[in-house]
Amino acid sequence: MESGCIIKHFESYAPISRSEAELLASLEKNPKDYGKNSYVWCQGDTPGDFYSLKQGWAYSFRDLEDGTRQVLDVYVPGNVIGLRDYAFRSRVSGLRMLTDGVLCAFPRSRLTEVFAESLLLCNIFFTIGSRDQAILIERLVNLGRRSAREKVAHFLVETVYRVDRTVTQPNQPLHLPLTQSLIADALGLSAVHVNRVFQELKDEGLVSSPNSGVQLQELNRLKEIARFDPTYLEEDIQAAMGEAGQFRQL
Amino acid sequence: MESGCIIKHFESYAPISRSEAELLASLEKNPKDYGKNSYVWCQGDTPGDFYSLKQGWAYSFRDLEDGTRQVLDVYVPGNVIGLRDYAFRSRVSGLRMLTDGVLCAFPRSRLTEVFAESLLLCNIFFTIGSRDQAILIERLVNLGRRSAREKVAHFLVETVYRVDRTVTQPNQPLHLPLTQSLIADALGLSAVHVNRVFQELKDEGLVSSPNSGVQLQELNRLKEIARFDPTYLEEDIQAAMGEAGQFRQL
DNA sequence: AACCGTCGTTAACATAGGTTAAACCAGGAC
DNA sequence: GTCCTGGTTTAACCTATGTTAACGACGGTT
Repeated sequence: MESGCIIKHFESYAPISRSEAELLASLEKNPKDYGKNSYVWCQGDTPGDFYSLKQGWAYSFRDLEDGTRQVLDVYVPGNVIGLRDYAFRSRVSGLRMLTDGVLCAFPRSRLTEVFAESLLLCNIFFTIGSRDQAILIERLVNLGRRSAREKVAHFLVETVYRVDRTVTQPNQPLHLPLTQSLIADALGLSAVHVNRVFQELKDEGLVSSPNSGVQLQELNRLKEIARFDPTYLEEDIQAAMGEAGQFRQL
Repeated sequence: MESGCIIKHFESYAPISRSEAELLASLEKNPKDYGKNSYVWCQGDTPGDFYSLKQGWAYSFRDLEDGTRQVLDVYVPGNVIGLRDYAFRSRVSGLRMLTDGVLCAFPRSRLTEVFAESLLLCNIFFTIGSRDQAILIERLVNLGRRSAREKVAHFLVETVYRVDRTVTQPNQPLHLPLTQSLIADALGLSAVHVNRVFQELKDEGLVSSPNSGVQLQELNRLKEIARFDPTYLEEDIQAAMGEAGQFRQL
């Protein structure tokens, strides 16, 4: 039995005991394939399950009355999705696949059980919620106070950081499966203006777009443009639990 | 001993047992006065405490490199503030008083203890995090996809809802202690453009501004302009816990 | 090969909202 | 009373970004 995607993700926060690993494993019994562009759920649906994203990319969004939409967040493998709806009777945002992928569903009701059985896991879920908020806040700053060029650069750099927290080779080309119109919908811009920005960035050799998606060529330059400060992605469960997290056993 | 502000707030989610009330009471031993415009903490500070807002209004914000700032959220009495920094080694946003007020601080380290001792309180804290996210998302939609007029209307209506979840007399004038430049900083607009919008709204008799702050005259009309849908503020812990929350005892 | 849909590209034109700056007003400090 | 400060108001002007529309390139389907 290979270790599942939640477990791997959670281990990046703190060492997981065997019993806790079993508890987590019970949360991801149902890996399921989803095709590119398929909807996992829609806003307004009754939120029965949370998901962890095992493979592929997804994004959450809100459709507006006037036909436009706001992309709220992009998810990469390992992310836990849907905690946001924890306390709501209907989903506040939709979820759609950006690429083909695999999701593991687990019922919301299980979460309370998990809280009861493991203080560490409870803290990790809380940490994830805290991180999600930090990302939303940064997106808010991006939307409210930066120019289109900065917005695009910031969004791209953030996404790279989220794919791989330890960006080892900073100037190696990195591929992201994002379309320009997705980026536009995420940043509150029009697709054509995003394209204008992309032309600029291409001329400067900072990005390229092969057959599909975006290729980042000069991460460091993009960081400068975005004035990117990764603090908001550097969550750390020990900051919350103190050393307790290390010694505690179930 | 009067019952504290956290307890009152938490009781709006679920019935609280005596022992849980005592636990909560131990979290708010330190009411402290803060003057209007004083800083409670700054971004980058080490986050030692959470706060509950007992009296007065506050707001969280991020200062940008170029001197501008983004207001992230406005807090009204009863709100729990700072959970966002739960897992971070430095605060991701600053907190400043909008009016004179009283805050109760409790140390972050206590939260893990609370989780351990009461599943219900753990769930309530999780619910609060979930609600905070829903609010941020709505603000994101607001910033990304609505016109200035809609933004302002939406922000005002949301704020009214947060002051009093049961807006009983929909067309009774309601006073909010917000300045136009705060609203501008919250919505990613310039202060002068917010003023332009206010002139319009005043001409239409929807708002007025007495000596200070904003007075809402026609909440229903404002809701229409904003296409306001309060679903995102209607969190409900029983949706999360099922009926368990009602029967459980410590 | 021909077709189709999605995405990217470009250009011409329109406008919402930014910027600057100056005047104004009310309340607090002295 | 006078000064000061923070907030509001107004006007003139400017630009970043939206809109519309048309075309091209590519990958998948028949």
